[in-house]
Amino acid sequence: MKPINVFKALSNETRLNILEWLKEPEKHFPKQGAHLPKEVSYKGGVCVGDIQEKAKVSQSTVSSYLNLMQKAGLLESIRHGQWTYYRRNEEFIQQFAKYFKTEI
Amino acid sequence: MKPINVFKALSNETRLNILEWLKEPEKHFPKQGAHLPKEVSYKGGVCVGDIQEKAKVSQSTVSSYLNLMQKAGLLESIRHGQWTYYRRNEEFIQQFAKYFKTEI
DNA sequence: ATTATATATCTAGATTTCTCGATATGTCAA
DNA sequence: TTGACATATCGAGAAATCTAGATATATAAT
Repeated sequence: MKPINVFKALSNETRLNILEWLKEPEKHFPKQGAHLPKEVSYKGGVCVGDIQEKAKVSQSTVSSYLNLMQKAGLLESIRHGQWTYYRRNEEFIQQFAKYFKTEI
Repeated sequence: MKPINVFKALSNETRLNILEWLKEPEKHFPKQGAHLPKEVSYKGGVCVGDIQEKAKVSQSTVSSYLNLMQKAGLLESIRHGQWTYYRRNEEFIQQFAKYFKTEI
């Protein structure tokens, strides 16, 4: 775990928003693509296209943002057919919160 | 409180080190300048020159780093004569840790 | 007043990050 | 296999950050 990379990942308004949106996907991504039944989809995360639409940045930008956040540890992804679903890595995030409280 | 600015302040190895050193100033700045009696000095923080020496960056760099961290809320400073002493703003840092745990 | 010391501010080149459009890859449907 | 769609990767210009040296400002000592 490299704290610097986590802080860098969080040093951007759009990425910070994405992380917060993914706390409540049902709330922030109501018209989820019909690719999967809601339960499955939410459990597995939100697909790139839906995140892009809400974030209002280009497809390539959102893709690299998500990749960067995943490398930092904040997100994890699952591929389902042609879609990639991203969701929060809650375990890592809580672990990092603890690190912050005790080490920073 | 602007979280982005806090994350940006923490997105640098040197600044992160400084924040950690200031958790235990006696440990990391043993040969404190003789400007003030130890108790006073530690309570008030560590002077810029001592931090610079340990961080091994230029005087202007460390000065702007400290200023940036202060603006973000992480540090506070007190001037004593020709010296400026920087110390952690523990209240802010704890508050931010709580924000991280609940909002991020 | 002058000099010395500590810190802050200014300026600028090097590096990194941001962000896009273009293109490549992977998957599904016909 | 071909075409359509979702996502990933590439390449590049714009913007921000990094960091140093030079200079300015503030305080202290003589």
